[in-house]
Amino acid sequence: MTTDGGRTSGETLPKAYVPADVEGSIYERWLAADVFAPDGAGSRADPALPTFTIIQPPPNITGSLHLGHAQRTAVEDLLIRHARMRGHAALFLPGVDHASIAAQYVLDKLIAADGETRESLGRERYLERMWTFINATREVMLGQQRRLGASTDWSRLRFTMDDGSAKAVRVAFERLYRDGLAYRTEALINWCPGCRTSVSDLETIPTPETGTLWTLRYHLIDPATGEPSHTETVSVATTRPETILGDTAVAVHPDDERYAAIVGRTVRIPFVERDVPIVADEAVDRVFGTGAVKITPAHDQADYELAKRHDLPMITVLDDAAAVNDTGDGYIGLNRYAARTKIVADLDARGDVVESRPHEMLIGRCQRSNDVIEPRLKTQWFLRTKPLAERALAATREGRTRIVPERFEAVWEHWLTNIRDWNLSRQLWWGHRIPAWYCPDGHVSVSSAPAGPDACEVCGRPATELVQEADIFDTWFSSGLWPFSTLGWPDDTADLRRYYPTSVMETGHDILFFWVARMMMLGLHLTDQEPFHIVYLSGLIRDERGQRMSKTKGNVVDPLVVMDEAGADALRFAVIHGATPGQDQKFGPQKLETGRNFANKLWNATRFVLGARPASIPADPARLAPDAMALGPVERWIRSRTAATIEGVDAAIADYQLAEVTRSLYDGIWSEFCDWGLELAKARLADDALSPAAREATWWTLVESLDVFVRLLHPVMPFVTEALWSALPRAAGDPELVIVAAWPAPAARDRSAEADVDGILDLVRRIRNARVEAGVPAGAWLDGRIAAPGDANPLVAELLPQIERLARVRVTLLDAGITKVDAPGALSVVAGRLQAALDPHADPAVEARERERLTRELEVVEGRLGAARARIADPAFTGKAPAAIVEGARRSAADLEAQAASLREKLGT
RNA sequence: GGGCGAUUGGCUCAGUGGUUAGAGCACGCGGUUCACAUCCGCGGGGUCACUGGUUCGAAUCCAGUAUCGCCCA
Repeated sequence: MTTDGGRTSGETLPKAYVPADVEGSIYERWLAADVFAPDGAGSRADPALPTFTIIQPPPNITGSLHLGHAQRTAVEDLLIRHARMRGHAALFLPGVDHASIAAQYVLDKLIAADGETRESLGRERYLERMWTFINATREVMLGQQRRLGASTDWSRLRFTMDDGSAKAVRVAFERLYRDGLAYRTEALINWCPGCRTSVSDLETIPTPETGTLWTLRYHLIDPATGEPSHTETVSVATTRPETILGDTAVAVHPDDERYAAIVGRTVRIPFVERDVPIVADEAVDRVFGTGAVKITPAHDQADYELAKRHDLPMITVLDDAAAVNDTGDGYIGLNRYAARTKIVADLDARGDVVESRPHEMLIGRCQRSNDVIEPRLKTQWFLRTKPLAERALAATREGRTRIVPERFEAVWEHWLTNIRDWNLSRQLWWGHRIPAWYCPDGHVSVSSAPAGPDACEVCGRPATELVQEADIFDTWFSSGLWPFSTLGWPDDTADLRRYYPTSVMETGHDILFFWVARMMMLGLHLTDQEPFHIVYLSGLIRDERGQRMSKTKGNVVDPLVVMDEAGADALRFAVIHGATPGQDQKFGPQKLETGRNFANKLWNATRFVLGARPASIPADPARLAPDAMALGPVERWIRSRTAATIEGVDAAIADYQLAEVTRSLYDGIWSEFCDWGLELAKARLADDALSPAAREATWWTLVESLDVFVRLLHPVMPFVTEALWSALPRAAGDPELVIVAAWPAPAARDRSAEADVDGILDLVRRIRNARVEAGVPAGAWLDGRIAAPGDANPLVAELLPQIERLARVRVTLLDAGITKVDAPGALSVVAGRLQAALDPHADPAVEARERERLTRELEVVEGRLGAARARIADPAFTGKAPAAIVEGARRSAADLEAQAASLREKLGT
């Protein structure tokens, strides 16, 4: 391979595109040219245009990237490369998320192999281990991004645990605290006994399971004796008998006549021997179980709400491991399930188990560890979300931020309208420690200063007497600041002013609430601006059978393996091709082939064109536009169809219909340019009778279209297009790298050339079809005649070499005054005004099959003709349909009539 | 319980009122034409889930039903 300033001479392009041979070096060239950073040395951004920013959703530090990441990165990179080529300063800012709970989950398993635990190591050594661990996984992930061709600005790479992010977290929290939005209180939270931390509502997954519904008998207190009655009882239904230890009431519906008489009396809770009231509350479901329920406010959300209404005590009976604590004499230390078994047995021994039966219910499980979530009371930091949510809602309602696809706005509305306060506290070590300090008198001091407060903000005690909150923030809190913390907020940096608010936030629809909503709420409050203008929601990638990919199912596809097999471009093409916004897509190995073949197709088309350079053009020519004077119908058709492809791609991108982008390119490049354009051009390039100027114009037309295709396809398939760009002649002013080349400008269509050549192509298709149907050997050249009346005649005359080559015929063009060809025993083809008769060389079998073919065709045409006639004869249609449609229908009927007549004539009927 | 989505050829999916519903893969037949067999040509295959409605005209709009999936409670 010869090179000249990074360029490859065309004639030496290898016969097939081999991604592995070019991908690595191309990425190195981009890096060396410093073209990823919008302000890099190689940037060609127009300072007059608005900036275009995508902050990459930071992948979880613990994982290697899966196909979902690959798909999202491909979408983001497509948008960024497109904006960059259009001259915008395009910032694609990469990042990595520390993922507190997930990282601890993974590291705990790792250290368990060494016989260690979080506690045995202690906070400090544990965090050292974590840094070692994540520094390694981070490199793996970033390498995967490079393999994909992500044009991220590595100079701005951020990590959610770096100093800038830490500062943003502290300042944000202090602001929210001072504004009265962050507050600390004891409340019922979701506790994961496995992870030993609280988790948010969103991380608690309702899971359908079959449990047991027990009916238990509680004894009413006899007012006379103050002791439990043997005869007066109330039966309560419960799925969690072990929480009896924390019961503080029995509740019934106020209108339930069965229990009206006992409301206000008390029952004795077994084992703990506590007397509790029977209360009436509308929240009780009369048809559930017996209609009476036990109330355990410290371990059930509904009971908690009810208890608050009735001012009932709340007794916590389970500890951090969800084992019975010291309030449960006789059961201390038993875990939830052992306690349940024993309590049921003990109640049964007393004769107080009335019934037990299977029961379908929803159990909250930890998104991370799958442990059953235990609701319990904890003092935590919360964020008041109502006022924040209102601003977020206004942003979408008033159109300052648009969600794509639009239908997710309804989901967004619903969630934000019914939002609950956000529990920010996590009892974990890996993350941002909450910057709150407590003094011995219980005063709270919040400080964003790195060293904390100088003194208690209430009583002035010195800092040495203050103790910092041990808990850390929910990881999503730092993620929620990501669109601006990455750009330097809270400092008023040049980047923040230039690149914020960001343009598009691309992410999976599964984290619309987790992440997008929180960024919007925090962004609006802290920066007074919507953090992004467009939210583009990708669907999830599923396996071939439509199942969600997960490590436990073992159906995860490794993007690196895929790229080794088919190349990064093929993977990108495949995932973009299936990317309908918000719609999940199935992914199987066969989907890669389309992209792989497509890259090879464009490669070979370029290889052909470069090799077909007319001798009159020098080997390494300065790029010229085709000479307008020398353009024939073929060139004009190619140029117009290329313009149509530009239109299609532009419209699709503007509408975020990214799959449509790949379809437009695939059709434009393969089905039109390669299948027809190149084939039409071949006859001209090989035609010695043609003037050198005409042949040069043909060649430059092909080069021009390839140049456009390479640019248009670049955002989807950056590697193969960059490789081909090196091989193609470049115009003066074009950069050495297509990544910074200008996006193709819209070009004028040439409708008359399109119509002219399309008519010729129709004739060719029909001849090919007739040949095969009549059983003409594929390689045979047929002689024949073509009738092309009127002004169609010169066109056919000009394109006769193309017709002959593509249809494999040798034909005589009849005089312009002749409208039809007589064809006894010949293959007859009608394509609009054009007719052809081809001599089957007296093969009787061919003649017989031709009669059959014409008969079948006549049937079809007559069927359509009947429908068309009925249509235009219907006064309802002609009276009410638009004139253009009626006119079209009339023309169509006339055409069919002519066709039918022609066919009948040929058949002699 | 509420909401959303999907339902189009064997498979995966396009197609948001206008002649005859498209593509890729798969399938069948043919092909050593000097870019590409990762290819080329031709073909078979769909009452567009169902029912009703609106309309001159419905895969497309409306109402309902069914199946599958997702989200929320």
